[in-house]
Amino acid sequence: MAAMKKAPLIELDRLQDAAECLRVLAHPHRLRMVQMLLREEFTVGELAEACEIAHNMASEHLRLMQRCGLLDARREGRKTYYEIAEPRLKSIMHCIEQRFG
Amino acid sequence: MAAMKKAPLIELDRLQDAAECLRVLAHPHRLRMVQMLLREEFTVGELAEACEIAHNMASEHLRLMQRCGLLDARREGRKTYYEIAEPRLKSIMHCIEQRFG
DNA sequence: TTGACATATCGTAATGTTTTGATATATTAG
DNA sequence: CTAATATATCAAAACATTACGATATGTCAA
Repeated sequence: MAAMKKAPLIELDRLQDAAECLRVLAHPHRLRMVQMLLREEFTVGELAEACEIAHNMASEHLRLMQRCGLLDARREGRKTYYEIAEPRLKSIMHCIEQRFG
Repeated sequence: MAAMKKAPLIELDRLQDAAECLRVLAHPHRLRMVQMLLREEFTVGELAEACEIAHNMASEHLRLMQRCGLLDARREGRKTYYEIAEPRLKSIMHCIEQRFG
């Protein structure tokens, strides 16, 4: 225990970015979507129905998550499949599942 | 790989609670405070100065985090020391440090 | 007791987010 | 082509959060 390693504090700029990501995640329907997408990919309509919300709302939630790099979209015919883009979502969701699941 | 274990989806009620916690965490000054408090406990004034914000603002941020169980407060004379109450904050912060640090 | 200090609380202005309904685009079927 | 489907976008209403300044409470020192 000679040298206790401590990472330096993250700069405020980075914490600002982190806060934006967390705010995007901090919505029950978006959390549900992420939870589903960590298992397999889904279309907007499938996610909307799972959350019992209007399709345009689902689309907006998904766009929000896509814009900040949490999700990726892939078009196939007239459907759009969304999938996880940020690999660390898995471990964050794991923490949340441990606390709230 | 005979049996692929998958935890069931968390109920929406719980996701609502999780979202509230995440929203409370999702602020740069609050993230800075949590990061500091994961190292040792601090007073309101110390945290305010580290974040370069007014003391009453620091007090409000801290109260918010206390209300949702993330922090505990301990009064000593005219100072109030805050400390981490939710042990899982450490691993969530670890994820954030990995992504943004 | 008085004055100074540390923290907490409150009203309100400023700002940001969420939802809704309407409309737009893009794709496929017939 | 037209109609139907899937998704996306937009403006505005409804709602929530944040910051600020003023004030209140509790503690200590002299």
